[in-house]
This record gives sequence, structure tokens and C-alpha cells, in this order.
Amino acid sequence: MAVELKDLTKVEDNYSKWYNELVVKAGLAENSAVRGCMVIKPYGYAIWEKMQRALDDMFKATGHQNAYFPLFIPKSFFSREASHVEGFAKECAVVTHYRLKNDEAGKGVVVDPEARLEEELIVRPTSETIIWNTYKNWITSYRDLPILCNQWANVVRWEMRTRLFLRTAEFLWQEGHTAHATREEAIEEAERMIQVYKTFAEEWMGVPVIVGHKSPNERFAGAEDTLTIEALMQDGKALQSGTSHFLGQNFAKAFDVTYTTKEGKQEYVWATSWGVSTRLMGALIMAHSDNNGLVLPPKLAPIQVAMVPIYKGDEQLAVMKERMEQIASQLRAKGISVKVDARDNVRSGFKFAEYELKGVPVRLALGPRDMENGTIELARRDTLTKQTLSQEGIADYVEKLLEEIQQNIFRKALDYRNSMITKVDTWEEFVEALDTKGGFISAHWDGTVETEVAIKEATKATIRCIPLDVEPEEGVCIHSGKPSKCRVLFARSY
RNA sequence: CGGGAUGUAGCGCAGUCCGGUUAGCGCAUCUGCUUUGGGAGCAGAGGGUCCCAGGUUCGAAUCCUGGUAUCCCGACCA
Repeated sequence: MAVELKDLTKVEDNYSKWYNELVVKAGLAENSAVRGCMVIKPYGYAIWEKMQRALDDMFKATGHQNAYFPLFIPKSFFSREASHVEGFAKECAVVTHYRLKNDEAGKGVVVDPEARLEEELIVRPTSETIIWNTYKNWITSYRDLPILCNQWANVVRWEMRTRLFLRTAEFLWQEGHTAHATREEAIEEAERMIQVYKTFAEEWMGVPVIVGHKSPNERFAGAEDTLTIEALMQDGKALQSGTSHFLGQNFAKAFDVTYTTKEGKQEYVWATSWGVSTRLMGALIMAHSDNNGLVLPPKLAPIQVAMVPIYKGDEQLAVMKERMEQIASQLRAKGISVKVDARDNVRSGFKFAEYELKGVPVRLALGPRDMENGTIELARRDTLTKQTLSQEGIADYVEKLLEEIQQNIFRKALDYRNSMITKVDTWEEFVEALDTKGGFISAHWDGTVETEVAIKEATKATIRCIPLDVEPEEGVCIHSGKPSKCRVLFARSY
């Protein structure tokens, strides 16, 4: 066993270090030899696959289809939409050549200077431009609309500083790109998809999120409106976990995508795009884990139940293994993923620690005492409690328990999140809440970019969102003192 | 891109200031015995381009010059 289990840094000591160690030690991912990129290990990928499948089902259920577009985007595409290029230009990987050759001076392989591309290719940081360049060919009539496509892909953003899952140079994501005949239909689509994300985050990941609009300053480059789901991590910092953009007619105009209406008129198409990434795994890890390791919600756990024998000698092991397989097949019949761990080269205690580190929701241990009494020991990862139960009916019990754990993990995160929303009315309260407590701060803002930027410079806190369900309330801006019509949520964030 | 640090066994590190036996420790690995209801113990073994290149020296992991990679802090991050 190559995983080193001991000495996980404590959450309170250094959150960043703890997170990093956890990701590596639990076998989820590690930094690659390539700058800023990430290697996702099989166990981590298994979680991602479950997330992917659940999301994909939700996209299909809302009428979307999968498609795939090119990795390389001609440079000129970017200059079509002015704010889009401004938003991404600083972090693009650029392909300039198409051939290598052996160095004549004998020092390995070099880029062949003769093989320079006439127009550079950009490795996609997001695919709006190449997709709208394609949609131009797909759309001529109102009969062609809507187009509801999703792409599962990897994208590259040359971030200056990276962190496993949260911000890597290359990451996996899905990006939905839809085209609509009317403004209303596109807005409805953007709102529908942010709700899909909310449902996924809360019901699958057990991570409560706040849905809202981004302030103009935090909007996606090229969007008219950006909807976001904002989650809160255990160190009190916010994490933007998914976004859905109403793009207006910006990309249709940039790529000249028009359609003929029923009345025979030419109109520009309305667009949305929406995406979530492997960053969600970072959210999952940071939202639930403790000093013993990961805590995974049952719906996303690659292994839902681990079974560990406690035994002396091969004969005992054989007997227990057989009994465990019987119980395991009862569980599997209910669609529960079970691992019977009959390895005889590591000890039981090691296995206990390992499954805790990996966040397996339920552990069943079977020892000589249990064999005698017809009992089994059940340990819950979320509460770290143990109980001895009858082997009779254990499958039914575990089935219900997994649902309870799923609920409990969400409930716990929700209670914490709710306790970390602080209402303040003055600048002093605002700064103090940020420094001593963290979390979301609900405060009045005058609605201007200048104030937003000034607050960011003074405190590093940004407007995470203007919640959808915000209630109108007269007040004055905590920074400028100008009138405000509603509260917005501030936080320091990842 | 600015500031700081690091590069020695699979992983984590000591040794470098002040050059000198065969480069060392912990974890991991392998072998044997004993153990087994929460991360086993003892004994033994294997494993090295001391980041790369050049220089100084009788002698370089150690000193000098250049290069390179990684990490941290900032800036940046729809």
C-alpha cells in the first residue's frame, strides 16, 4: 500500500495544506510534472465519473444533447467579441508551430522554425467562439431553433498560480451552449440550468449553494447576465461552483448568426452557456472532509460499503470471507456498491484507517465474536460512530442508512453555511465579520463597480452574488453610504 | 511578472555555513519469526546521475559561475 495514511495536517492548522495533503493521500490526484496541470488518479476519477453520469442524465432530462467541438481555436475568432478576448487573453496557451526536428548542434529535439503557423491556434479556454462559428452553419431558420448542446471536454487556462481541482492549468468540465429564437427563451434556459446545478450540488454532492446573479464586474466575459451557485467551504471562504450565462445576442452578432422568422424577417439568435468543472470535486472535498480524511456522500462514493474481516489464521478468514460475500450480495442486490476487503497482507486497523481516509460512508466489520453471536459491527463515516447489529436484516438497514447519511451530510453543511451568513449594516461590522468570522456577509451595496472594486481592494472580499430570492429592502451602502435597494452577499473566495 | 525558498533512494528529510572514510535517517519495499476487535513488533536485506553543465582543488553533495525545475507569498484568476 503506497498511500501514506498518517499525519494528515489538522483542518484548523493550515487549511490549504490540509486540503492538498488530503487530495494526495486519499488517492484522488496529484500535481503533474507539467506546470500547473493535474493527474487525476483512478479513485478520484471514479468520483468524477459518478458526478459526470448524474449531471449528464440531468442534461438529457432537460432536452440537451452531447456534441464535441475542436480543441484548437484560430486566434482571429477571439477578436470577434471584444470583452471575451479581454477576459481570456491573459491566460491562453498558444500553438505557434506544427513540427519538431533534431537539433543540428546535437542537443535533442527543437521546434522547427520553418514550421511556423500562419495563424496561431489557441487551445480552448472555453468554446463559445468555435461553437458559434459552427452554429452559423447550422442555423438559418426558426425551424432550426433551439439548439441545445452540451460538450464534455478539457480546457486550458494558463493560470499563474494553481491548486489541485480548484484552479489547474488544464481541467475537465462540461459546457452547454444553446441557441434560441427569443430573449425570453434564452433567459429561461440559463435559469433552468443554474437550477439543475443547484439540484446536483445539494442532492448529490450534499453541498448547499446560494443561487444568484453576478455583479457586472464579476460577469463572464461576453455575457449580459451571469448566474452562479456559490458554496461555502469549511474555512469560511466561498467557492464559485457553477455558472450559467445569458449571452444575449453578443456571440450571434460577433459570428453573424441570424435566422429567418416565421414572418420572414432576419433576426440574431439568442444564446446561453453554462458549465461546471472538476472544481466541483474541490468543493466536495473541502465542504465535508475532516481530520480523518474524506467524507463522501453515498450517492457519489465509488465504494459505499467496505467490509473488513477481523480474523486469526487462514481458516477463520475463509469462513468470514464466505459470510461477508453472502451479506455483500444482499447489498449488491439493492444496487449498493460493496468492497469485501479480504487482503491478508494488511491488518484490520490499517484498513479501517484507509477507508476512513477515502471517505467510504459505511464500514462493516466481522470478527470471531460476531460470528459467534450472529452480529456485525457497523461504522458510519459521517458521524464516526460504531454500533453492533444483527446480521439479520443488515442489508435493509444499510440501504436506509445510506439515505440518512446523504441527508445528514447535507444537513450538517447547510447548518454550518447558514450559521456563516452575517448581516451587517456598517463598514466596521463588515470588516470585523470578515476578519473574525469569515463566511458570507449580507450587506447593502450601492450597485456601482467603483464601490465593488474599492471594497475588494480594501478587504479582498468580492460580491459573490445577488441572491435570486433576495427581498427588496431600503438601506445604505456600507462603503459609500449611498442608497441601496437590496442586500448582496460578500465573501473572500477561492 | 515581482519577493522568498528548495532540488540528496518511491515519499519525507538531515548533511552544505567550516570540502576529506564506503553519503545518512524516518516511512515505504523485500525476507524471516512473532502478532492480529483501530494505522503491528523484532531481526536482517535491497535501493543513489547528491537537479544539469562548466570551473576551483590532491580531493566537491559541500566552494564559484551559468542554466533548469518545483514550491510558497503577492499580483492575476469569466
